[in-house]
Amino acid sequence: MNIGEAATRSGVSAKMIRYYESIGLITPPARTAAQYRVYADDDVHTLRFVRRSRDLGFSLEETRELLALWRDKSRASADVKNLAMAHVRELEEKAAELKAMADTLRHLATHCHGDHRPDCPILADFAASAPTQAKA
Amino acid sequence: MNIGEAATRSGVSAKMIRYYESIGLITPPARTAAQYRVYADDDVHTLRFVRRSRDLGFSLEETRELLALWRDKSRASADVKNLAMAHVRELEEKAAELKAMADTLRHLATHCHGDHRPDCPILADFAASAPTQAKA
DNA sequence: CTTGACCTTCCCATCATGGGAAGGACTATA
DNA sequence: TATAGTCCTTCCCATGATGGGAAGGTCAAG
Repeated sequence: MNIGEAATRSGVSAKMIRYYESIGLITPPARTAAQYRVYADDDVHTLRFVRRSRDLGFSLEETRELLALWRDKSRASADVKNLAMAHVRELEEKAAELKAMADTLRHLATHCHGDHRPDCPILADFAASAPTQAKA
Repeated sequence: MNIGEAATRSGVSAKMIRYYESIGLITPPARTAAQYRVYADDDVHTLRFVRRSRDLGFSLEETRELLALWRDKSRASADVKNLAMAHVRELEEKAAELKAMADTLRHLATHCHGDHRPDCPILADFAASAPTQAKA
């Protein structure tokens, strides 16, 4: 199949498929005489794997490791689990950070009239803020 | 004061201060005869404002709007509040997305032995995954 | 007058993705 | 068979926010 079909079937855009090939994440497929890339069902599987990994927030480098583990039939499941759990902690940390920002901002907004009057505690807070971490 | 001191006092790196100037987020400061940038206390305030805005997850474009509202003494507080609350919703959405990824992955990891054996439900899931949104 | 810490501009890299141009290949239909 | 339309190819550029670093000018203290 051509790259377009592989893209549709895997959920990875043709653009990204070429990119993944260029950085060595996936192996270059065969080519027709006219240089068209030719993919097999197995390639689509790999692309779906990558897609799934990306959807779960793994970077391309992490995805590369996961692919290696996937292909290594003798890997220890502990290796995978460790990688996964480290990632879970990162995700949860980032989620908590975003939540903290939202909470702070929501709190500030609580005290803002939100009407035609100009005074606004949100901007007041911004203006009064001290440097986060400087001038120790 | 020089850019270095402005950076220390505001918590914004000198690199970023120059960048913010180049994209018109902040106004170009005066220069000495030797082309050194010269900042006043007011500029440090503005930089802190930007820093605070960034720390709360606003993009530079959003920060630009906030700065405009800040400087516009006749703005309605409702305008600020709307912007802020829209941002709160975005932040919470992103946080929820990350949390969902973490939960999914944590769930998969639960079923992974995490020992020397090779079989791993995490990779199995990745491999089996259907295209997220293609081929409707 | 030298040393070292500052400043200047300019270019490059990141990460993952998309846009689009210029040109070649294939397919269906008139 | 000619033509149109859709696919494919490679190549370059852009994003957003930030940092790294080079090459060179400036300033203050010794």
